Amino acid sequence: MSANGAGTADHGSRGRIDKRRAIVDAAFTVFARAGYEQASVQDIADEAGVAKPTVYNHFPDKDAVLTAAVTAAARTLLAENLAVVEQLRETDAPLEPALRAVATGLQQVCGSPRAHALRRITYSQLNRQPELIDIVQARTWGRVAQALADRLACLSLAGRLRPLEPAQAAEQLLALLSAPIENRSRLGSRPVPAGESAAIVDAAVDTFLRAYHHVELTSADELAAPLRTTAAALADRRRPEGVQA
Amino acid sequence: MSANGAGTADHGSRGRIDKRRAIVDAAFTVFARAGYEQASVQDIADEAGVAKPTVYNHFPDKDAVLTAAVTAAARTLLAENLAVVEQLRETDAPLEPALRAVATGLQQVCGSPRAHALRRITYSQLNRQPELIDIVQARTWGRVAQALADRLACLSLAGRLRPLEPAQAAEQLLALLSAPIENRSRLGSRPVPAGESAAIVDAAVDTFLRAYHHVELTSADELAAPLRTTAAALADRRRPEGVQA
DNA sequence: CTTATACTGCACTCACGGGTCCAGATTGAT
DNA sequence: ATCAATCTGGACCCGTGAGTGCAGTATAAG
Repeated sequence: MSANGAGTADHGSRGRIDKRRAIVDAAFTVFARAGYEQASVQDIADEAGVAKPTVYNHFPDKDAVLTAAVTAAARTLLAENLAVVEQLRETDAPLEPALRAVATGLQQVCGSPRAHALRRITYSQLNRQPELIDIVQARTWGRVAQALADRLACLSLAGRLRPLEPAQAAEQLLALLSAPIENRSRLGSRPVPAGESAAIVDAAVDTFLRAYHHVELTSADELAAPLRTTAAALADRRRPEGVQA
Repeated sequence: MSANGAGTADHGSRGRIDKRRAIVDAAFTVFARAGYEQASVQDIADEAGVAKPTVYNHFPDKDAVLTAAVTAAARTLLAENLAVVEQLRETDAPLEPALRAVATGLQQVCGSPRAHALRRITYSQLNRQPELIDIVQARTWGRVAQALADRLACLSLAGRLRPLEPAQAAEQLLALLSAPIENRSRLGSRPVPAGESAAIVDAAVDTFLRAYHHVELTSADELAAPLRTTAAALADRRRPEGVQA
């Protein structure tokens, strides 16, 4: 496994590892800049400081280069996002500032050029390489939403958020953060002023807390069922959180 | 204006109008199916039941065909969306059902194959034709958000929603509706079960109303009911299933 | 130092598709 | 019926880029 993200069992061990890494990095840069079809393999080779046949010594074809580049980028993005979400582990901190910090971090990652490029590439390759979607989704939205859902479930159990469906709440918070940014930035083609970004974060956190902040009026027995649901879902997902061997 | 959406002042009046319309429709179909680069002009001509030179008699080049196709699709989508939002004009109807109806309609339009195709094409052409983004944004999100903001502002003034920033609230409602659908459908590459769609709508309306309803909700009943329905609908959500390397 | 493996630069083949030209058939208008 | 504009089918030119082959060179291991 190691760094061989693409389905290139044949070419996985071939060649020098530093060249391979250079090619993958360069490929994402070039694909992000020009799109898959407009980016020629020669462009990628130039960007990587490598000869074209070297590219074909590491990958069977252009598609495999794309898969490797996208997979690597998705992995990086996932790590960044998970690191941000983990900040919610400190359940002692005041809720609203903590949530705001996490929201700011998530929004910075989701609004980063790399994330936008990944989205764009994934969209444009929907028809050509449907498997890319699953790679990206699994490592980006799906996984992040899961991690966030876990944190929210804990906060709910701790009585700091009202009883909720963790996955749904996480999905909504992410939606409130990412969709407005996506549209303000013209799908990632122009930067969003820092002030606007902050306003979106504030609005998202505000709306989220209004909808999910713990309410004292509710009687305990009415909350029992959803609480049990929450607990079950939490227990269900607690295990795969760790890194695989 | 009129039917000449593209910047083809020269070719705008050339040729027979029915052929032109057939070409535009076919172009969107083919572009949606195969993507811009993979779709050949011959494919478009075949789909339209027309000879290739006829295409070039109506449009100067392939780019212009794309622009016309995208513009037409965006216009159609805008009309559908606006019609849905206008349902909120009846300020006498009970708020929550009305909002739910509008949300359902918006989500159907935003989740339609045509809308997904439009998003995909726009994303993939970000670098080649940046002007497409503005065309699509102006006729889709921007305009719909504006119309929705108008309605929400009226509802707020009428005391049926709390005081709010209209544009922001509209943006958030759209986010709650569209982002989850986009992700559940794998960016539009697979249909979303009707039950899930309905659950997303319910959750979005619920969250929106919790955040923006002007005063008293909520007996514990109202809190718990939507939770149970969505929990049932989400019961089959994808399992974590170990992450592959 | 030797050797195997990988990288380089270049030239090459080949398929594909954008865009054009032309001769002949069709069509709408007068 | 006649004419002009348009459509049709097919052939055609040409640029581009994926992928390969080869001869020579750098490089890590023994």
